[in-house]
Amino acid sequence: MPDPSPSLDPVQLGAYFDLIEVTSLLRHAVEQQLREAGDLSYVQFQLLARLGDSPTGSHRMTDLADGVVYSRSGLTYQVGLLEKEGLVVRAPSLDDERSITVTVTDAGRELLAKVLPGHVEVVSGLLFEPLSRDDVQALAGLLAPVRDHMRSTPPRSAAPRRRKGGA
Amino acid sequence: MPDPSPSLDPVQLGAYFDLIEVTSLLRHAVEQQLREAGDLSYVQFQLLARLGDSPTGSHRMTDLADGVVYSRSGLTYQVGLLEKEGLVVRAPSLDDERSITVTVTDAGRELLAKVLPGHVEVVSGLLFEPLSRDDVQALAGLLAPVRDHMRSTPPRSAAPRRRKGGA
DNA sequence: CGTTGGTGCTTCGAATTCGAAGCACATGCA
DNA sequence: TGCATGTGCTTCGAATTCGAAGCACCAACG
Repeated sequence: MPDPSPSLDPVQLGAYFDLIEVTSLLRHAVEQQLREAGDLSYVQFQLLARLGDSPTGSHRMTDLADGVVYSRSGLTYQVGLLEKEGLVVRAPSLDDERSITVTVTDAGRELLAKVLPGHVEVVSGLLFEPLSRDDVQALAGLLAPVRDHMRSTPPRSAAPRRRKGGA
Repeated sequence: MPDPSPSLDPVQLGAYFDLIEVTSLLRHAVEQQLREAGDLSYVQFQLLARLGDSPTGSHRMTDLADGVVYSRSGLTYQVGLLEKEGLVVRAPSLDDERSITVTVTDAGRELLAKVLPGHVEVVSGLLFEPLSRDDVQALAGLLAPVRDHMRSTPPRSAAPRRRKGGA
């Protein structure tokens, strides 16, 4: 325990609060746009976007859940909705009989294409409006390492397998 | 329509995605810590923190909802829970008979003090670990204008009062 | 003063969310 | 091969969330 830091700098605090506030506001705005434009929730949009981005147009359930930081059961529910709308298809994976492969349909791609322009417009207008090109570059440069760090850091209770004297 | 921007730069896209991803992961981790440390949800923690920060220890319901970007009805529910736990108190406002003033109790402050160290630790370890002092400064400098811009921008459907020839 | 429109909060119903438990398949080892 | 453990997904119940509708109070105007 090298760093007992009892509190955060005012600067750190500000950055942290602004981070939370900015994403909350952005998410709220985007959510509204997506609802109006294509009757999609933000999660659903993220799922379609990820699938659309994939070379094969598909992903495993678990990878999707991990990717969008969502619970497994929640993902089952959301994919169920998307499938009912004909936007994705579920099929058992070839190599692993347990896992399910989700794939975007043409309808899914169409809807994605339909809502994307508005989505981009909202993000541009809210997030990028007050930032110069260099600012955006700097922001990206700051966030990427943080993202990598978070992804590589185990969730604090990684292996509490409750051995007798377990840490 | 000065800017038909059909898409976002790769750099913009990266910044946007990382922003969403980073806050999702951070929120998730923090939520878990708060649940363990004091059986609080993130919203509840935010509410207590805001009240604790206020010189008077109180805020109006509407201001709280606005502050944490939450629905009014959701706030009613959450404040109800907090009140049931004795962490806050509700009282009618003096000047405006309609509005309710929410105030932290001593128990609320205690609980806040109890969970804060762990909270700070999680945020430090996940968000600030890979950032230098200058990085944090830069991040804060980038996010503050964005926050101000978002707060000052009307929600896209500000006054669609549906006049005859409305926009 | 009475009426009209606006603001602040709560109640209500419907949709979403999560974790725990359950089931099916996969993998490692005797 | 046969068993123990782990992984992937779904079902289930409980808690949370939101928007619409409702109620009470305030402010502006005749």
